[in-house]
Amino acid sequence: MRVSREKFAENREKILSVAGVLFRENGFDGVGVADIMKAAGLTHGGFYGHFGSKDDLALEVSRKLIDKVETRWKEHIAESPDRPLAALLDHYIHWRTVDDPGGSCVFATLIQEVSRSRGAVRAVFSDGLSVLVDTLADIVPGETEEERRANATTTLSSMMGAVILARAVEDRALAEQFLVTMRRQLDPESQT
Amino acid sequence: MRVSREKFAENREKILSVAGVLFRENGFDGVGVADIMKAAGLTHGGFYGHFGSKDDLALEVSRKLIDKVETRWKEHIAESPDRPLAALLDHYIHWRTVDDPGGSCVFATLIQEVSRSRGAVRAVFSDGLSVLVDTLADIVPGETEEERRANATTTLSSMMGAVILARAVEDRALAEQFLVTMRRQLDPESQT
DNA sequence: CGATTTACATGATGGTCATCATATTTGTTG
DNA sequence: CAACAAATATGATGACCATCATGTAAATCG
Repeated sequence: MRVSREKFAENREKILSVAGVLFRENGFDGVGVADIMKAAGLTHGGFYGHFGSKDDLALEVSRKLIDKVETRWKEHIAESPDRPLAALLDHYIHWRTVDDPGGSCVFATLIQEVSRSRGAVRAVFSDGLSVLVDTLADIVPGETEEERRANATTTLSSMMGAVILARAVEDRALAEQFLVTMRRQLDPESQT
Repeated sequence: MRVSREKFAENREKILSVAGVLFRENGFDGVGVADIMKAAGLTHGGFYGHFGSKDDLALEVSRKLIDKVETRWKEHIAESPDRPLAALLDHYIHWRTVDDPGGSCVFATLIQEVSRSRGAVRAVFSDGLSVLVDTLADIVPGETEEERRANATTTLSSMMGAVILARAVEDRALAEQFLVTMRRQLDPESQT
């Protein structure tokens, strides 16, 4: 049952892609190698031709998803030079983020599980957050650099906190309060 | 190997107590019944004399820990009638919370895992958050009731977000930034 | 004090999981 | 086109887990 070089590379990407969705939806511990391979249209045994272990996959997926967040944030910022923070907030604090964990920010889905761990995945997440703080520091208000960095950390906590809590709440109206009030608070002037 | 009624009740409490710590430290899925019983000084088989299933235990632990958070918050508020929000923030946004997940707020440790689930535990968490919003609405600033409720939701997201992110970050200085800047932002006037 | 209940210990059961060995099939290369 | 390499399928292995059946010893009650 051999497959072309091209197809092999495709399969690898497919595994990374479905793993990204399933991990975000169910947690690293909530998905098995067999689940991932099945979702990728393959059988579990072939997995080890692509990755050394589930941990290796988790690390690679983490890197990819964190990179995706960083890239997307920078795109939103670049696309709205006049109101970069507003553009970012409009994108992040959104029902889409809440309702589709599998397609959303890795931090908003996996950060607690990762915080409990030690090792490479945790380090990658930690560095990723640091990058997001740096990114925010360029677009949040503040007179001094120090003030902007302070603002960046609180903004990041608040954005993610709001999404995480909105997901936890079953009452749809309350969940919306978490989103809407936070969106307004973080950049009142440029509400869309 | 029978044990007195009194000891039986003690054992039950011990199981609930160690499960509360272990669940918060490792997640519900990260701890086995055997681990819990061992930490309680018992063997795994006896577990089912106390609880119907691991899920039943998780539900009871959740209720207990959420009740504990609510109670503690109200205590802190009652003990500082002149600056209730400041007292609460000083208690919550603290290195202790970050460094000792097993003894800290359930929401700051387990909310993402619970959000992925359906069922009784999730409902209990959801209701618990709602109660915390109500509690905060009585002590946050705001002219109108509506404004205070809005403030309560953002304050809650921000408090928990800051602790969750501080835990994820390996750089101690950055973690402190998350705590300190959020503490300052949420109640600037009454910084201790 | 004897009979009975009961809380716990021990060990079994069935299921799930990550990992790996082998077989099969099919690209790839000379 | 033939020989080989390689990607995947199948199935095995050992570890772990929740749950449960049984045995045992001690507490409770008549």
